[in-house]
Amino acid sequence: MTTNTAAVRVRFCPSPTGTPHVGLIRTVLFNWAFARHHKGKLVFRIEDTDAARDSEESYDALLDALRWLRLDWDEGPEVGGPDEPYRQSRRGEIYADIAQRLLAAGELYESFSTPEEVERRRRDAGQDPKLGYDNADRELTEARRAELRAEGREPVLRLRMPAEDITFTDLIRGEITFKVGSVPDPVLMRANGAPLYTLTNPVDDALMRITHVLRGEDLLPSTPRQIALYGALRRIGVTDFTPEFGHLPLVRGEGNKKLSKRDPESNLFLYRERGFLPEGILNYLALLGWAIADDRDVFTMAEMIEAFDISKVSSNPARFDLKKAEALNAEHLRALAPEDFVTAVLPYLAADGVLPASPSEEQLTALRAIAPLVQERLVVLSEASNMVRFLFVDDAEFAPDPESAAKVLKADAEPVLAASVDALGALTEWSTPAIEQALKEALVDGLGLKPRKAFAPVRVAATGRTVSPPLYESLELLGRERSIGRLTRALDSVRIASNG
RNA sequence: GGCCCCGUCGUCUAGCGGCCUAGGACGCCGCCCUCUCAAGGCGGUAGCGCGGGUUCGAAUCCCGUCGGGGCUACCA
Repeated sequence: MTTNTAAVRVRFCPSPTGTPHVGLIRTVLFNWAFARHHKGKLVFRIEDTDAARDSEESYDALLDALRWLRLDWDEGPEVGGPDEPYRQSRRGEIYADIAQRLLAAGELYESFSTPEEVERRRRDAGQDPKLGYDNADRELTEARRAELRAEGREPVLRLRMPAEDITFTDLIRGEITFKVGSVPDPVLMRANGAPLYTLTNPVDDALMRITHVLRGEDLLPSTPRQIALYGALRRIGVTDFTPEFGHLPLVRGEGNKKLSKRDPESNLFLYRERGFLPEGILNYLALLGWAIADDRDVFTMAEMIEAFDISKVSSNPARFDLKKAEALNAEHLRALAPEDFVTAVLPYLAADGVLPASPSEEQLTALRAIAPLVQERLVVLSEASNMVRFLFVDDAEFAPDPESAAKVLKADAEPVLAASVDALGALTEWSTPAIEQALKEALVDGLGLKPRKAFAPVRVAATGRTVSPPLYESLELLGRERSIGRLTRALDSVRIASNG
């Protein structure tokens, strides 16, 4: 492909409506990877021209999301740049000026038809109203326009679409042609002077010298009018080139429909709350339409930047698969250096009240000790709490999970717990190997129990759950006093239960 | 309805005329390892929508067909 990547400038231009959507994030990710791969610039622009739908909270959420994911931008909010401001709500004069110049040049024209009138005309002509505007006001004379104004009507500004097919080469899909007449003249500015997306988006892309427009496939039908506007902007000297376009495949949800904002699984922050790592969710999102190699799908962002090739992006829509996303996250979790894992898991433990937000040195030491034991057992960080809680909870408050207790702390657990207390109490050295040896001798050899059967009551008595980090290590970390104390209490309760 | 996009295992994909009796990953199912759960190892399950062409040869190219999807606002 004849893609010019000499000085790449791409942009990410969301409108701040609602919570960041995973499809939106996939779009930034690809733009970011493309910019970084080509050593170009990523411009971040906020398209908040719809006061009715945009909100400051959504704007904050967008920044929060990008910062969390460490997807950095070169120009835009908070970092500035040569084309400030980067929020369209503050660029009104720019759009007004360019609209006037386009109007003066005859690229735009005043249109007085109301939507109702357009629909009426299409019906009267026996046509489907879905066909949209009929270009009826294109050749209005000055006299006629004056008449309409005299009636108190205010015109919107429409773009005169060219009288020829519009063909472009999509970076992902190849050549695409829209036939003449298939796209009605779009409204660019409301009667009250409010600029619409149809105007602001291409104008800013032109002003910001965007070279490649990478966006969702849902915007493909708006490309012809975009290209037509570019033609007009070139004629009036606003820019001297039209960017290349690449339309990313849609991200679907359950069923075959586009993942909608209303769909809870589209909410990026849901994944953060559940304990996805930025690198985990990004790695997964990258796989929605792109592959780094035919035999590998776990990679870092640095590796993605190195390998990213827009022409290799798939044109098929992709379904969001939570299972695979989790599997990838687990891979990244395991790949974390021990200290990084501790840092990553701490906020989740704090949120669950397992540890204070600023743990004591003693608590941190314990956490560092048990962290490697749980790290490879997690899919998401939020699962850590249930695995390590036993180590941090006060003994006075410790109580085995009722369900687990009901399963294994029954009458037949009495001899097991009794033998365990004796064996562990006799230990002179409190270490994992010593604990293992003592318990095996007492329970497997001594009581003739199957290992599986033998250790379950000890596990529940000490850690509170049937699923826990490795037992001997857990006991070592818990310490002699607390371990034997918990086993003794479990033993007592089993005796009470069986005697009562 | 109109315009446009898409069609390889359940899912994401590799494949860009012979390397394909179609490769990988997730999932699922076995087995091994094993103190639970994971991880790990081994094995298995499952796919080129259909019909025509082009060609010595088609998952790969062309046409048609069927199916799915997106858009169709004075939202973005």
